[in-house]
Amino acid sequence: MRYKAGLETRDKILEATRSRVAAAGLDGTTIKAICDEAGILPGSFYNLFDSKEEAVLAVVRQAIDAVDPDPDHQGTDTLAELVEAYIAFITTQGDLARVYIRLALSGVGDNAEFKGRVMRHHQGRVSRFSSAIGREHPEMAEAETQRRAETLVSALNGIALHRVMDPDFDVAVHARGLLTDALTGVS
Amino acid sequence: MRYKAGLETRDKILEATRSRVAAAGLDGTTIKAICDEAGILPGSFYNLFDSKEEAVLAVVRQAIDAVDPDPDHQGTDTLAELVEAYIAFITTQGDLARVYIRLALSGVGDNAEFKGRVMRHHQGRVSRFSSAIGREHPEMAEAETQRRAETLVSALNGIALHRVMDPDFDVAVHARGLLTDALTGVS
DNA sequence: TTCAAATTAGAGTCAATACTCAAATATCAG
DNA sequence: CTGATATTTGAGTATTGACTCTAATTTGAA
Repeated sequence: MRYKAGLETRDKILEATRSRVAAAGLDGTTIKAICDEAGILPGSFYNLFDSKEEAVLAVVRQAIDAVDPDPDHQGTDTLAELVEAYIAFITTQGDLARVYIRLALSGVGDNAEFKGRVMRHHQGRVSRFSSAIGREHPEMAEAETQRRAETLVSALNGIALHRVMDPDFDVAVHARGLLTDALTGVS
Repeated sequence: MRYKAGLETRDKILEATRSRVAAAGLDGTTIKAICDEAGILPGSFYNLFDSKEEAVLAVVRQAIDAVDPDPDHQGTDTLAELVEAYIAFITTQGDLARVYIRLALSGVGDNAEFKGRVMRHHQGRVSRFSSAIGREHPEMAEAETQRRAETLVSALNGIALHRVMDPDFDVAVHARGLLTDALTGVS
């Protein structure tokens, strides 16, 4: 293979970018930090990427893809499966989970760049959850499944956000609790 | 009053800082942006604050204080009241709500500066919620009220996070739903 | 082994950043 | 009105950021 070295360097860069974005955020990540962690120099970076943005975007795509596994099961998955998949993502994909949460927040302010992407992704997730609820509860109106899906997806993100700050936080227990308990107390 | 002008300038700076932090984040906020929005020059800024960090911290404190109103009601508030207070905060305090959510994420990475502060604040909120649940459900074990409070506070933050990105998101409906529905579908 | 293409090195550019400081101006007590 | 003090000005410093470019080095096909 002709371009092997270049591709290996590219992988090292992406790995370093993922780690830095997880730790410092989409904007807080610097070329120097990426290069230091990847063990290369800026010149090499710019042989393989046109800009910092390009590397960051690649990592953002990785994170988004990792959240929604098996898009082929789209029309058949159960709500419990979707929740378990999210639990697994958050607990086993440390850096990518951090990137994902960083991303969710990048849509907050001026950052129009990512905002559309984040919103589209969120819509997709909500409708997947909504379909699963509808399949399990055919008597429920669509507006109602939609509403519950929106609440659930947002709540799960809140749980992920907290876990990312506190590694001892038990994502599984809290996420599953959302499915079975109303939080006021009556089970 | 002798130092009136200075105090007014200080207020303008804090207002501008709040707006910028809400839009660009704790780190993304620049002195220039603050000064432009406040209609002053950097020299004036440094007459009233020792550093950018100091102004940002002042705003962060405002946000934290605004989330937990009436600390005197501490031992008597109901869960519904706490949730309604949070709904009101998110829906009526636009910029401060954005600052609050920004803050929640600043504890994620290297940023040890804010991490402790965020965690302490979160602990306080959870125990306030937990007490309210315990008061309304004396039969419930403390570990259980604690667990539910943790889930609820995290879930509410997730809802706030989404609302901050999408102004049409109906915080009230979704937050109240957490209290009454298990999200799997059975009401 | 050779040589052209692929890859890396590392110094250098330009803009933006946080922060400083001496001089100019506004304010107000006496 | 006057002078001391509070306040603002705006140009300046040192640092760090993303990104560029040319020369050196490595690689692999012939």
